[in-house]
Amino acid sequence: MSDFRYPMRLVAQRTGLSPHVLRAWERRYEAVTPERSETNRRLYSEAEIIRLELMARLTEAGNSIRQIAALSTTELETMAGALPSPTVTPSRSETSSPDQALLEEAWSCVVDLDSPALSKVLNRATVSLGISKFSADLIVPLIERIGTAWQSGEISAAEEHAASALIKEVLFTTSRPFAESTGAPNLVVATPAGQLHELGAVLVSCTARRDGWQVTYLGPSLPAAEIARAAIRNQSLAVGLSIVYPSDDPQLPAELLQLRQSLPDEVSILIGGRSAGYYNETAQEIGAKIVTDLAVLALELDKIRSRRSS
Amino acid sequence: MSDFRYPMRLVAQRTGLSPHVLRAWERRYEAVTPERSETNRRLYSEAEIIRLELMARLTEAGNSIRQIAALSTTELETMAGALPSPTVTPSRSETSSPDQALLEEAWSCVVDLDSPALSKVLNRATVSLGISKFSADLIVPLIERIGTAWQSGEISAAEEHAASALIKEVLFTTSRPFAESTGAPNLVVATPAGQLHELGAVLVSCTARRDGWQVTYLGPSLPAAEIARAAIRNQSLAVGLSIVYPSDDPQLPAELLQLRQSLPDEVSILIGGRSAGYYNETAQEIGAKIVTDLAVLALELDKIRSRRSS
DNA sequence: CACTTCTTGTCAATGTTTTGTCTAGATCTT
DNA sequence: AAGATCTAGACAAAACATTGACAAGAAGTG
Repeated sequence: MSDFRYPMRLVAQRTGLSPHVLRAWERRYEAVTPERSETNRRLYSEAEIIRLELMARLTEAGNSIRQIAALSTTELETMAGALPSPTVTPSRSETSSPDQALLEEAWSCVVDLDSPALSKVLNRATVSLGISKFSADLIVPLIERIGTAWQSGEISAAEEHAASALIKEVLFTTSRPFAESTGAPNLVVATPAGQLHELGAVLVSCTARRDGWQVTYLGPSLPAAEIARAAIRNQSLAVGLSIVYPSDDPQLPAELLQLRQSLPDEVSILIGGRSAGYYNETAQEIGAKIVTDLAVLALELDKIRSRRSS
Repeated sequence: MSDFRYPMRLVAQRTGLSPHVLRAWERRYEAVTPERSETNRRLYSEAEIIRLELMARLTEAGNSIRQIAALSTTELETMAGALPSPTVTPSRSETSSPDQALLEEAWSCVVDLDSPALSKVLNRATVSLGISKFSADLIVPLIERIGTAWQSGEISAAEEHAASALIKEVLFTTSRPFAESTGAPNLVVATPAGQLHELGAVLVSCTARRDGWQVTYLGPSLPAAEIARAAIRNQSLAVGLSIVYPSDDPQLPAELLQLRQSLPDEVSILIGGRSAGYYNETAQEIGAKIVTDLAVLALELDKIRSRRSS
């Protein structure tokens, strides 16, 4: 279970509620009670964010916050499930670590090469977890597991290919409704030349889309010059890269440097992926930000956007 | 059953009745008698909302509220049952635009590296053309054009990557609703080792899905042994391959032969793609069917399915 | 037909509660 | 230094409630 805590700004962005409202709900109804940092800043847990998302949706639907705020999260969930579309919530006993169970279930589909079954598991997970938890708590670990299992020979190309293709499809499908934003800032997403694993880049795309970005997705293994060209052509505010494997590519630093040179100074570079840390020096050199987690990515994107729009 | 009580605003929203009317009905006829909060706000139960919804529909249909209000909820239900169910009027669009214009529009987005615009064009096309015309008359020529333009250097990697990724996404998204079929015959789709262009394979997948097949999509460049393993594992009736470029790969015939050998005899092999014809001899040798177009593909798939199910 | 009477949605006036937003000054972050 | 976030208090717009009334149409009556 991720015990990462999130600051105000990110919560406001994810819930669509203004900081003022967040504070008011807390003060007046104790809707949530976030931890505090040593310097008294609010630190929200994942669970609290989910709770706030639910309350935001329910008030949107006409409920009064005053009443809603007293309810437990599970009550909120059943209410929210009943309102928009009669989505039948499968009676599941949670708190036994549902994510872990889902991960195991998905994994067994992967090793069985059973794409249809995997498709069902993932679809079920998107509705039961919500898209952001789905990405962070199921897809990310699943991708990591696939990666290590492939390198160790535990699974081979067919399993890896089939699972990757399906995960890609599901991710794109779930973020598609957000893709139509007009006038949104543009983000170019790609994988540098030599990096063949595109799933990290897909995750970046989907996160950015959900956060209201217009994403130009270029896919895997693209030379720096091409990435830069796409960014300039689209007047992008930022470029997102994913680096997974190999983690010691001698070419990669040169690629990154060239990217920085080919790009206007005001275009930010974000680097994610499991092996991003191995290129830390180069990243610092070119002023790129290394993001370790999807929530941090959302935060950085938000920073970039607000910096430019002001 | 939830015993939560809902505020006025939500009830007005759900029933379509104004707060004024809601109060009037209560005051004059005691149509419902909601609880009150400590501060005298009305709190409606789920049952009362349902009752109000019924009365709203019945008055809409010409009944007088005065009569209606005295009736029990079950009586209201039987009355409402006789009413015509609310049907949505499918406002049909007019004449379809020429495909050629759409193709040109899409193409200009490709060369402009404008993914968001391309996304819009393609989405528009899916609804105006219908999915099958969309695939056959827009996507197929567009893919061909991208292929030739890339080989001739007219566009370069960024354009090709961006367009491919987006087309892939749109195709998968549009065929996703068909993906859930259970008990359907399985088809493994891939591209043989060395074949990096996967769009043809994606088209095959989507066509098959719409035809009611359960597709295991493996993606590009997979060795024959892996493809065969996936087909056996899924008890597939057929394997679909796409061969686009290169058209003179000396390895490919060997790959195809190995695939045939690794596969049970009753599994059919279908080969599509622009360069499929160049490997005609090998195809005949292994009893593979070369499909030249999506309609033929659908036909062959039907043949295979009926042969096996009988 | 003309004339009441009834129905029924809507509104106004007035008071209370709810809720989003803002101000101001201090503290923290970048 | 500029921008975020914090607390605490205040404000104002919306939402809700009650009572009483109006007007247009339906319905009943002589």
